[in-house]
Amino acid sequence: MDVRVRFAPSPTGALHIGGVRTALYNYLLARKHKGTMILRVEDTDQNRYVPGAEDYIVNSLKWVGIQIDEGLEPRIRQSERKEIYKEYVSKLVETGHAYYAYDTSEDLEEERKKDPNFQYDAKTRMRLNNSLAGKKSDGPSVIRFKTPSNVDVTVNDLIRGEVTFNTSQVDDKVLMKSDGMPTYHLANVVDDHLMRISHVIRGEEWLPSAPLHVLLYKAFGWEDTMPRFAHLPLLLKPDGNGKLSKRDADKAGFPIFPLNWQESIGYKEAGYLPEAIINFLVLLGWNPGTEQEIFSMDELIEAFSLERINKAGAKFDIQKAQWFNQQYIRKKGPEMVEFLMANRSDCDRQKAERIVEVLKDRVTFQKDFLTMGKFFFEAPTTYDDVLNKKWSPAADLFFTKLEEVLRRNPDPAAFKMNIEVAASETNVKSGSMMQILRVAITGGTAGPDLVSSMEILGAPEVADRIQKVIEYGKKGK
RNA sequence: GGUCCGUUCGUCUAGGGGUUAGGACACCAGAUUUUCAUUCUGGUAACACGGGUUCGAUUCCCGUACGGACUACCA
Repeated sequence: MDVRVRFAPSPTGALHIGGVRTALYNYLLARKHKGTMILRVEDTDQNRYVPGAEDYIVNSLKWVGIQIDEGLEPRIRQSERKEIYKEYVSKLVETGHAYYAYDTSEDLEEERKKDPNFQYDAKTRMRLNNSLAGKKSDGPSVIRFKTPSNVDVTVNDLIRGEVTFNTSQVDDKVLMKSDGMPTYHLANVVDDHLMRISHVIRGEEWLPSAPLHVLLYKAFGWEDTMPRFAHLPLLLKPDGNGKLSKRDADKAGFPIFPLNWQESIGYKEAGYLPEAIINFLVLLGWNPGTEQEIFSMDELIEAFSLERINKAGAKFDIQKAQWFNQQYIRKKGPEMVEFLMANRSDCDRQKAERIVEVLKDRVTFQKDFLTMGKFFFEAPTTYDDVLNKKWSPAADLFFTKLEEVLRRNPDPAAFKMNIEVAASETNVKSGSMMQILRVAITGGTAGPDLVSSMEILGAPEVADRIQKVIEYGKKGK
């Protein structure tokens, strides 16, 4: 059997990270079996449509490396397939599996107010339609599915096994809205059938409506070609409870995914590498059964299987995501050199390479090269307070000597020796001066190896910075 | 409320009728590093609870608790 899967987002906003994982699992299954990955835009809700969201989603998928085989060119949009759904739903009406209903949203609201457990079932079907019979010819109508009463429907889920629902819990869902657009249920089933989808891999939030979908396949007579279902465990909020949603974008420290979506910051802007996101995400709900943690996309395709997806929801742990990012930054030295050069016009390749070399084991995000490495380009303008605390006549003596030595012998390989020379000539312990030296060079107390940093800076620049600190020390004291 | 799904260290997870319950992130300690980070070594830390079944249950079954999803002319 050909594996044909689809990722079917609705363009109602940014693609969130859970959506990326769903797309990823679909993609991995498709590639693993040399199948087809289809993108289908489910834009049947006119009210929630957000211009630009569709391109955003497409770009996001591209950025993380999820390739689409069908549905990109030309784009498949459900809003452009209205006639198809109309045709199919009328078949359902003809065969008695669906019917026109004339009650308005307000009517239903009334009913729900009267009965909090209101359900649109066989009984309401009779009652409401009888009382509304007069409106039939002209008023707006929807088409509802005629749910068979009191039947057990079993959904065979690849992840959860057999899940059985009784139709007494399933109401007569709307299939076609009064604006002529299909609902998810109709469009989804019709499209999955028409596109010969083999596996429906989607979030667990769809499990409760899966029996409806099974019933729909039966009503259409498509039972034999019904796709296999796999309902994915949900991604949960990192802090407490609840599923991850697009609204979490607003919460500081937990941005949505990735490219700039209007005002919110995404993972890309936050400095995450696509490889790290994929690697982190794939392990949230799936594992290879080995202790391997770092995977390239090709390795994932090789290792992936639906059977090893687990059932329980996973909380998003930003610290682990950062760890993955760190791992990939280290692997991507050459790219980091390019990044640095692209962001600092005053940086040549040789310098960039050396900076990346000393910095790459200590950064988490690309942008850390810029912040941690700033002192390689700009002399500090302010100093950490330890400079004031530790400055002393001895320091004055030592640094004056060190500056002199450096001016005399600017050999970049001689820093270590020069420091010792200055120390012994002024009779101070070099160790006690190192922290002040660091502050003088970098402005702060933490950073990459000092000697390496000075080598990159060069003796003249280091001497200049020392001179500046001597003056500063004199003024400060 | 109802229906459905779930529950192994703080987090992601492996495992599975008899194990010292394994790994990773995080955390703590030591070593290395004239700083911080890295690296290395070590450590703390888990089978939700109650009943069965069984010689034996964390593993199988049933309940309970807790968590989650759904319950729209949204997807």
